[in-house]
Amino acid sequence: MGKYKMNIGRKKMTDDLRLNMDAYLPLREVVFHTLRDAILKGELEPGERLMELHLANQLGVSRTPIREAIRMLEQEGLAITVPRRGAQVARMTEKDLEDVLEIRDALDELAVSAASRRITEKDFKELEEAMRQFENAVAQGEVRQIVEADEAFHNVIYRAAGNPKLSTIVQNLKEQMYRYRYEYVKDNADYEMLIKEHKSILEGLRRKDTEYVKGVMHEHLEHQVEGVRTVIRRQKSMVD
Amino acid sequence: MGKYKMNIGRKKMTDDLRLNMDAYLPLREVVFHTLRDAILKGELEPGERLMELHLANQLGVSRTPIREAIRMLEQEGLAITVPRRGAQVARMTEKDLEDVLEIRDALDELAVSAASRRITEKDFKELEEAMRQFENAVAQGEVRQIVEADEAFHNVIYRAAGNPKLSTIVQNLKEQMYRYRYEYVKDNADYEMLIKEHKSILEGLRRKDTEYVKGVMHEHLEHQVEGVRTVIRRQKSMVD
DNA sequence: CAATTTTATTTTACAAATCAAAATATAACA
DNA sequence: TGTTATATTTTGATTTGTAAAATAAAATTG
Repeated sequence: MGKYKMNIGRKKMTDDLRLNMDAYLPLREVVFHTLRDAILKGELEPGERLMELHLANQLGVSRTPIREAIRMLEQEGLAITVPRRGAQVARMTEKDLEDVLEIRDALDELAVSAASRRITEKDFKELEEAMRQFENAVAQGEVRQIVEADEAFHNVIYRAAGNPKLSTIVQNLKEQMYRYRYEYVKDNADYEMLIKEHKSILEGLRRKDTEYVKGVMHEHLEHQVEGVRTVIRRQKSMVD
Repeated sequence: MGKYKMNIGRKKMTDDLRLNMDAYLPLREVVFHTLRDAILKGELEPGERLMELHLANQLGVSRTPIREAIRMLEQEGLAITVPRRGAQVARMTEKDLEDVLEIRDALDELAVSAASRRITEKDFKELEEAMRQFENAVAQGEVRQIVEADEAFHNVIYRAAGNPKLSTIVQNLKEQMYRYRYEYVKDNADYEMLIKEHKSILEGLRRKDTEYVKGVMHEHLEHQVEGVRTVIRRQKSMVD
C-alpha cells in the first residue's frame, strides 16, 4: 500500500522568511520562533513541506539549527515528519479540532475555578485593559489586533490561575488552531457577542461566581468551534 | 548576579546506556526513547548533566542525533537546557508537582466523562485484565509490574475517551512525575486501597455513574500526590 | 594562606563537507 | 499509454573544524 503517496504537500514555499536576530538566543531558538510564527500566521500553510536545505538557504543558516528547530516544532504538534520524507506543516482535521477543544474546555474550567480563587485586583485591571483593547480593535476593524487582544484577555485568566504548566499547555493547544482562528475572526466572528461574553466573564469573576463563568466560557469556546469548523471545511473542500 | 552558579548538577553520569536498535527508526528517535526511559526509570537522576560528547560515545552515535533528541526531551519538559551550558535532567519541585496534578485532575474528569459515554465492552475486558495483572503483581510484590499494571489500567480509560491528544498530554504529565511515582509505589503505597479504588472505578463506569467515578478518581490521584510529595521532600532534604 | 587573576580545558553552538539510502521526478522504452 | 530504468533531490547521519562561553586549574598577589 503506497500510503505515502497521498497527502504529501507540494505547495509553494514562502520566499520571504527573515530571522529576527536582535535577541541573543541560540540560533535554533530563533529559527524555531521564526518558523512557528510563520506557521501560526499562515505564511507557511498546512501541508507545506519544510525542507532543510531550502530553509537553511532562506534564513542564511546551516542545516543544523534548522533540524533542531524542526524537532521542536514536531514536539509542539505544529509539524509532522515522516522518516526519509521530511517535515511538513501539520494539518488539522475536524476531529483534531474537536479533540483540542474538548481538552481546552476542561482546562478552561480548571483555569476559571483556580483563577476565581486566586485572582488579584491587578489582574482585574489587566482584564479591563485587555477588554478596552479588544473593543478598540473591533472599532477599527483590525483583525490582527482583535485576535491579539482576545489572546491577552484570556492569558490574564490563565496567568491568574497561578499554574504555569496550565498556561503552557493551553498555549500549545491554542497554537494548533491559531491559523484557523485567525480566518474565523476575520470572516465569521460576531464581535458584539464576543464583547458581551468578555464582559460577562469579567463580571462573573468579580462576583466569584465560578459556575456562571464556566458556563459563559464554555459558550465562548463553543462559538469558536463553529467558526473554526467552517474554516476547516472550506480549506478541505479547496484541496479536494 | 551569577545566577548560573547555582543548581548546576555535577553528579555522576550513568555508565550503562544501551540503544535498542531493532526497530527501524531514525536514530534520533531511538536516542530520544533511550534517554527518556533512562530518565523515567531514574537511571539518569534529576539534575544530572546530559553531555553531548559523553552520550554520543556511550551510545556509539555522533552528536547530531544526541542533540536532536535533547531538543525533544526539552520540549517534553524532561530536560532543561541553559544556553552554552547544555542540558540536564529536569528537577521537579513540590509546586511543579501540585501544578501537574491539578491539571491531571481536570483531565481525568474529562477522560472519565468522555469514557463513560464511549466505553465499549472490549474496553471493559481490558480493564478487568489490567486489574488482574495489578493484583497479581501486588501478590508477588513486583514493583515494576505494579506500576506498569496501574499504568495500563488508566491508559485503557484514557483510550476509551477517544481523544488521542488527551492521551498524549496526560502521558506527558505522567512522565514528569514517573520517577517519583515509582519510589512512592515502592515505599509508601497502600496496595489494598489502590485495588479497591480500581474496582470502584470499573464498577462506576459500568453503572455509567460519571460523578461517582470522578470522585473515586480524584481520591485515587490525591493519594498519589501525598506519596509523591513525600518522595520529593526526601530527595530535597538529601540535596541540602 | 586566602583571594583574586590568569591560563588552560571542556563543552556547546554552528557550519560545512561528505556519503548512503530513500523518495521523487524525468527519460527511455516496449 | 503504461511501465521500467535512470537521474536528481532530500533526508539521515557522520566527521571535522571553529568560535565562544563556561568550568577547572594554576599562578600571582596582598
